[in-house]
Amino acid sequence: MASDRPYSSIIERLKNAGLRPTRQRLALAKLLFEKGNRHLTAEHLHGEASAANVRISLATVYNALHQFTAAGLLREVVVEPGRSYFDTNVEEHHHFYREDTCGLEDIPGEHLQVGDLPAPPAGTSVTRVDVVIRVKSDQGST
Amino acid sequence: MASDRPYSSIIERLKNAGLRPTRQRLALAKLLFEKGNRHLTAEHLHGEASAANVRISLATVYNALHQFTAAGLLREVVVEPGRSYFDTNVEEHHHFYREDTCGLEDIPGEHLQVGDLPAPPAGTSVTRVDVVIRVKSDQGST
DNA sequence: TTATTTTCTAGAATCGTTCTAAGCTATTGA
DNA sequence: TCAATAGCTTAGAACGATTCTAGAAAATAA
Repeated sequence: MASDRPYSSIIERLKNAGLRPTRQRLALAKLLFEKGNRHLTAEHLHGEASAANVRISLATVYNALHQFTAAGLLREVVVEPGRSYFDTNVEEHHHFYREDTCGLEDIPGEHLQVGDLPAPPAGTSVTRVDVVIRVKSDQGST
Repeated sequence: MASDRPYSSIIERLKNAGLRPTRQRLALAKLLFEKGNRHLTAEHLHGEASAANVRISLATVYNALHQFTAAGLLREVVVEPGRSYFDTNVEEHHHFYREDTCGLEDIPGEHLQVGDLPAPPAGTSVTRVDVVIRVKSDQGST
């Protein structure tokens, strides 16, 4: 059985981020954070909400995703023009991107080290280093 | 004075790529490849063409950019949702991306090595590894 | 409760990009 | 040279993802 306060930690996370724990944000947070690491687009999450009988407008999904991202609860990943993915894993890590299926996967953090980082342009400092390993299915796939 | 055959090498490049050297494609290739390494969006290139008194439709700019990319003359770089950059440098290299000005810069190839590449998901093989170092201007900038 | 502020919503608007159908243009081969 | 033909360009419509708008609803504060 689940705890009798299944939302309490999510409510805390939202409050700490300065966001009111509204019905919509709770529902989205639940979908996002209670299933392990996920990589979702806004449309996709909106679809999941509908499937879970949570009526919510697409605009609200976009708002929530950006607010969660600003609060550090999500991370936005850009791998394709015209579509944003939101990653529930905010630890330092990188991605595989399957060009044929448009699927994103985390690369475990221990792997992949980026060395010999050059100095950033004068007057700037690094905010993040993104590595995307693009892959495609092998030819003779069944 | 310029050579008396200023287009000949560009014409060859287009022909080798199976593209007719039309007026529009020549003009775009000239803008793209005769100014060192560049990172341009379609809109930006269209603007440059207009500024150079080359009348060309935006659709043609998009077509040409994609054809050049398919031919290996350009490389597409995705760093921001909703906008594609095309890079005239097709050698293996990576990028700085200035989040505040939306500017893209090459990182010289000798720098930055990615080590300990994990094996790609079963049934797939790597097509490319993209590294983007995101930077922002320092606070007290004048 | 009531007042205040924030949030949500549907739908319109916007953005970059792609599509369409028609008219041009480069190339080919008589 | 001259059509014939295949490929290219075009303006404008269409598109998909995202953002905006203005008013209604809900959360918090007093």
